[in-house]
Amino acid sequence: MHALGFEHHDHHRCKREALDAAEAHCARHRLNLTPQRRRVLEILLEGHRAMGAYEILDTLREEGLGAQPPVAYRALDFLVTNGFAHKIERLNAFIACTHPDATHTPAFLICRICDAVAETHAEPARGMLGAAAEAAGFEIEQAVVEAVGRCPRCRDGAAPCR
Amino acid sequence: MHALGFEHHDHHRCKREALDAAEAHCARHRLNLTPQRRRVLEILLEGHRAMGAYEILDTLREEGLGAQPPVAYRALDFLVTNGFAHKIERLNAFIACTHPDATHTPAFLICRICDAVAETHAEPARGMLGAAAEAAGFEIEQAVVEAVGRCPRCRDGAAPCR
DNA sequence: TGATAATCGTTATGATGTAACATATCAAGC
DNA sequence: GCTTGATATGTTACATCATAACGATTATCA
Repeated sequence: MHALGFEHHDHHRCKREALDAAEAHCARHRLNLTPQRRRVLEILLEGHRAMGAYEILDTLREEGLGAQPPVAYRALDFLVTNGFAHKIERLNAFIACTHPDATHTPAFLICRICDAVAETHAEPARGMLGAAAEAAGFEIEQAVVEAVGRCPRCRDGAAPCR
Repeated sequence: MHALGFEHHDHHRCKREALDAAEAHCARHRLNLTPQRRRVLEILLEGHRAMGAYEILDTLREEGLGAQPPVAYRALDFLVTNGFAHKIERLNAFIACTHPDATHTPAFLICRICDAVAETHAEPARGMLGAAAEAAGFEIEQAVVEAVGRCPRCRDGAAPCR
């Protein structure tokens, strides 16, 4: 598991790879990656951080791709449903998936100071939570795991990343 | 770890115990459990489920204890800060803590059908998430763990609990 | 070509949450 | 007592997040 996300890296390349992966996945699964949906994914990849739906909508509006909230929410719903993006519940915001290939239970590290978000991987359904769920007769279908704390930059006392 | 929360039990008793625990904790720590704050905790305990801030506010309003949103949000903030209640991010709702004694990282099992919520315990900071955070240089201060799925009743095909 | 489903455009509204400021309460020290 | 500072409350107004509903358009395919 790499792709932890706080370190600097080649944004252009990771955007390109994620888009390619999304296109391939959609082609394989007969999903319709419309210009609108594709553009929202690009916006998320370019932002490379958690973005609110209205922030995304602002960009769409500037580009004439839609002006009303449902436009953004529909595209985001498509992306989230198909694993190209995730919703960060804690921030009411969305972020592009950094490893859309794998079927995965994403987990997020959220900096409370600069709101930077890194995606990683967890298996909460194993371990204590899985045991507790089983004991309770609860069937886990999906899990939200979001850790809040301080990212490396903010721990160093450096100015927040953004 | 008991208190899984889907099974039926004596609401009156668990409400009483939680209130006693909250009062004792406040006395020990010089915290001011005002009538408003106490009443909001009671409402959560009586509801025994995740409740929205505005739903709680409705009750406060009926009782003449406050009519504006900040009244509910302030009381909830006090309860959450001091561990007497938790926010369920996934539902934008609040629930009374079922074991306020321990310093704990709560985890929740949320039924997607009937919205019943059970609180349990997890240590996500250990295991994969902790390892990933350490590798990234991220300091976890707090974690949100919310599993979505089907509770025992809804799995059985019974009518949803509520 | 016509039926059907998927997508998009738009209006309107609902749901959740907070900034800001005035007022009230209370305990500690003079 | 009185002042002072911290805490708590009351209220207005607004900010932010999200979706229902409905009509128009486009794609698919029998």
